[in-house]
Amino acid sequence: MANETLESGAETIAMRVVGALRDEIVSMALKPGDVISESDIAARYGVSRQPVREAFIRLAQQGLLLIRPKRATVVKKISPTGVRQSRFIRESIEVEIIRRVAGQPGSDAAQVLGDLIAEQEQASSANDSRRFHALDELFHRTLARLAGVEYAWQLIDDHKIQLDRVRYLTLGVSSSQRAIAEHKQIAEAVAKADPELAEIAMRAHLARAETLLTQTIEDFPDFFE
Amino acid sequence: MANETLESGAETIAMRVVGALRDEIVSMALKPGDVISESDIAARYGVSRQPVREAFIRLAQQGLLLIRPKRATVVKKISPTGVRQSRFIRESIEVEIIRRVAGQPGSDAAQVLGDLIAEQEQASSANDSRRFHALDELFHRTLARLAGVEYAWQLIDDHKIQLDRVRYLTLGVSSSQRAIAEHKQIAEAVAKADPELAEIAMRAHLARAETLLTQTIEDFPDFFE
DNA sequence: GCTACAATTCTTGTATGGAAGATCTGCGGT
DNA sequence: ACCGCAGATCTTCCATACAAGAATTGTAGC
Repeated sequence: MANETLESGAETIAMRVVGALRDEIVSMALKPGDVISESDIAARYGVSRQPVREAFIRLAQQGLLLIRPKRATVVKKISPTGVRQSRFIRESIEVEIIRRVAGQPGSDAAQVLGDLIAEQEQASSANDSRRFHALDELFHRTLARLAGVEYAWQLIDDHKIQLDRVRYLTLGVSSSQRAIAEHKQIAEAVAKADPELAEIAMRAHLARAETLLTQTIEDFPDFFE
Repeated sequence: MANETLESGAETIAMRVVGALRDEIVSMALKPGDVISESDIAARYGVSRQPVREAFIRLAQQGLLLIRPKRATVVKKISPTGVRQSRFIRESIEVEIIRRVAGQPGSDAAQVLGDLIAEQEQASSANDSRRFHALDELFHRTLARLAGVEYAWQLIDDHKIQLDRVRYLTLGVSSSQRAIAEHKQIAEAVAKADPELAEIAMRAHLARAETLLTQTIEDFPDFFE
């Protein structure tokens, strides 16, 4: 969902707890199925129950926690169909984006994308997988910006968090060379102002997430519904 | 965002307040820019501040409220670019959906859609605009179901709430005849198993929201950012 | 050994009091 | 008349106590 719904500036305790818990969940320090309680987390962070409770509400709305009233709160297991449909949503939107970007020739889009890919190659050579992943995300967000729908990327980003949990389970195994090659194909199609080709390249690029998912389900069945 | 994140069954006060406030906001009883406070709402509903506060948090994450820490909470004004990009998102997804549905011939999709359109014609004849709107929504959700991505519709639904506020401002003016005709074109393309034609019909159908938006901005400029 | 049931102990939900900060008000100075 | 500053009065935020439901445990009875 589109958020940062409260004005920036102040830094409340609740917001800190939200960020900390989200990191723990995405990094799998808190595993799917783990039971947590307001008291536990409050004690662990040295704060009162109240801000923790509010953090739970926010994270539950983001699909990371499941609050069972009067019972307990658990780290939500990953829903395979949920991830697949998130991918469907992402593909739908990104295809539309890439067609737009490739359809407006004469822009500096190809140049910008080329620079990003060069940076990714550096990160890949340096084995800096963290930076590589950040650049990968930036590549896609940049496409959204070039298409004039940056807001749409926020949506994708919110839903991508579930896939990020999956990705974290297979860290380092990702073949960055292949991702770079696919990015190059996309950028090339943009340079040629060929929407059809760009669409094909984008679909192929995003299709890899499916194999990642099925593989991970086999390796960590307990983390999935 | 995909929610109902807390198990159904119990009916807490906070949930009741969420529903009541959401209705008030969508029905424009609470107008964009209106300032509300936890105490106000708590007194108005005869409950404590705590559940109201939690309701505020939920509604803020849904983009209906803006919490300004230590200052106030206001009913969020409608963002024209936000609505436009929501429309972009919706169009991207629904185009993909309709192509899928039209691409799998031999199903009973056309039959199901035809029945829905018939019901809409009844509602239109009876001037039951409320039922008509519900059936319109059902038409699109049914398409998502037929494509096997009902979850995706939930996403659209969550974002559609902003457009619903706009729609409420122009209630009754909607030309239902035209909407029915467009639905018929879509259903016909599905019956012919022609994805290209279905896509064109769907895009034309969704494009009408744009004129609705620009018109409403002119009529109620104070409600927009 | 097994079952029924009650008490204990968890959990989240609600109420209320006060703290911290931001805005508004009014008074005094120039 | 205008500006500055201090106090009153809002707001949301946080802490704490208690309430209510659900799960667990232990125990009595068979």
